Amino acid sequence: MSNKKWSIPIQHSWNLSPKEAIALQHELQALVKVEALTQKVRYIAGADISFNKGDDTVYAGIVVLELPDLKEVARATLITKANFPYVPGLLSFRESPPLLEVWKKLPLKPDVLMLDGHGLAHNRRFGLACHFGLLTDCPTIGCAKKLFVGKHDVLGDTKGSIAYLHDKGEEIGAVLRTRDRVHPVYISVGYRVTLKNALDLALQCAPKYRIPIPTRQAHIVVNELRRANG
DNA sequence: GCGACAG
DNA sequence: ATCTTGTCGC
Repeated sequence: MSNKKWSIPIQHSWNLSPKEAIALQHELQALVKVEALTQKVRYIAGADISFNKGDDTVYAGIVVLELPDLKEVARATLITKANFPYVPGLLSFRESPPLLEVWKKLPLKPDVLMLDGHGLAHNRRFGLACHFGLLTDCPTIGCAKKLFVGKHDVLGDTKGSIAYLHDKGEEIGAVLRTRDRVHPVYISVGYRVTLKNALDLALQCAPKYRIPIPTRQAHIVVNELRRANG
């Protein structure tokens, strides 16, 4: 096979000051690829992290589900320490290191990974989903519970309603209603997917709950891990 | 200058 | 993110 159309996962130092992290985001942003998925998605994963109150202990987990049933087929978890504080706009520098370790332990790599946070719907167009996609070279989707940046028109109140997110003249993502009259979720491209791919998959993964199953299941798993330990 | 600010 | 019980609504 010549002409590989994929790239080598990005690697860089994590021992950075907030200022250096921002400079790195600008550098890596240029490497984010937005392209349509070519294969039908069979395995979709969700990643999440949980913390203790006055502690930097991190409980991380990734679960892999098989479409269209959304049944769990693999999982990996890890308990470690956070080495970067939570700074709005720099979430990936806090969450990526633990998630990368879990990713390595995951026995089955998914076709797409959904992250609990934004992708391009970020002030520097480089949210957690973009960063983690570059780090793993896995297609990723940003699925956040709250708006970070951007504006959108009024959203219809029925399931499936979509309103696009715009910021400084750019379309950066969308607001998606996953349940009738329930607060929506914020979907954006992370890496190697289109916004349409992301929205279609998010809806496919939300047959019943507001939070798409991949992210929801990952959240449940890490919380159980924290309860059993912490 | 002031307020806002993913998880 | 975390700290937390009951409660309103489909």
